[in-house]
Amino acid sequence: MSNQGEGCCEPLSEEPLAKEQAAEMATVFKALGDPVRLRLLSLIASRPSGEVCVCELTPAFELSQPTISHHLKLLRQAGLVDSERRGTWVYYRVRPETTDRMSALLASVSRERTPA
Amino acid sequence: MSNQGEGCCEPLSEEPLAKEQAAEMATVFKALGDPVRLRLLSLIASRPSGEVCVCELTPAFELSQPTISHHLKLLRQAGLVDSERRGTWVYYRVRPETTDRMSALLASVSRERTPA
DNA sequence: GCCTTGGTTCGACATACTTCAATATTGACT
DNA sequence: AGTCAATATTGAAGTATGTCGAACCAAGGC
Repeated sequence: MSNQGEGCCEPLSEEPLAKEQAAEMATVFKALGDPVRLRLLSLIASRPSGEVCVCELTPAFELSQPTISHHLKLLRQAGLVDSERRGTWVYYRVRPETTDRMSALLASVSRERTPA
Repeated sequence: MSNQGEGCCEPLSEEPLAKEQAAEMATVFKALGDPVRLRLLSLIASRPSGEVCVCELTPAFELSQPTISHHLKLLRQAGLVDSERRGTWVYYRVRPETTDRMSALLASVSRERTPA
């Protein structure tokens, strides 16, 4: 288990995805695997400014503030978003590298089965 | 839960992803959010024939057969794979429509943040 | 009909996840 | 310093998830 990080161009289908890589990817997908977090990501991504204040995110759900904060933390730990504090407020933005990587992985699975 | 197949072109970023749609997508991502299932999907996708017998999948992991069966069931329920019995054996194959849809969703998130 | 082999389903248990109320932290403003 | 507003962290409760062994179906070969 040492040289599987190269797989940027043949991420999945070439060779069947090493154990380590799978674990790493699975963490990101797990972060996406919750309706609240998906909607949070969606809300953040849909802003033309590219960033959203937590104070706008929290009232968009019928959940407590700590719960939203927790979900944002998971999204951050998965590398899907980034946060920055400006004054009293904290702003979140999407990290396209990560969503891109996941998108490419899934695309490679599809491509393998849709050659025609 | 009847007409959600339309969202092929503005899946996420346009409007912030309705609650129902989010729940549905989250189910699929949740299925992808486990290392074993990701590797199973990868193994299935990587076969040139397009399908793999369970009897080949099971020994690829250090897990019991019921466990693999359970993971395959989740992948099936998420719409990521399909199964077919031929004689004694059961064969699994990828459903590219689903992986495509998920890939497009993530791509739309990236695109929104990588306009340049 | 009766085994044997390949897979799925069931029941149980340990771990992890979602959520909340309560508390802590951070920064701004007096 | 003292207070207030915005987030984050902690601790706890209920639920879901991953895993296994045992029991159960399906198809072939005797």
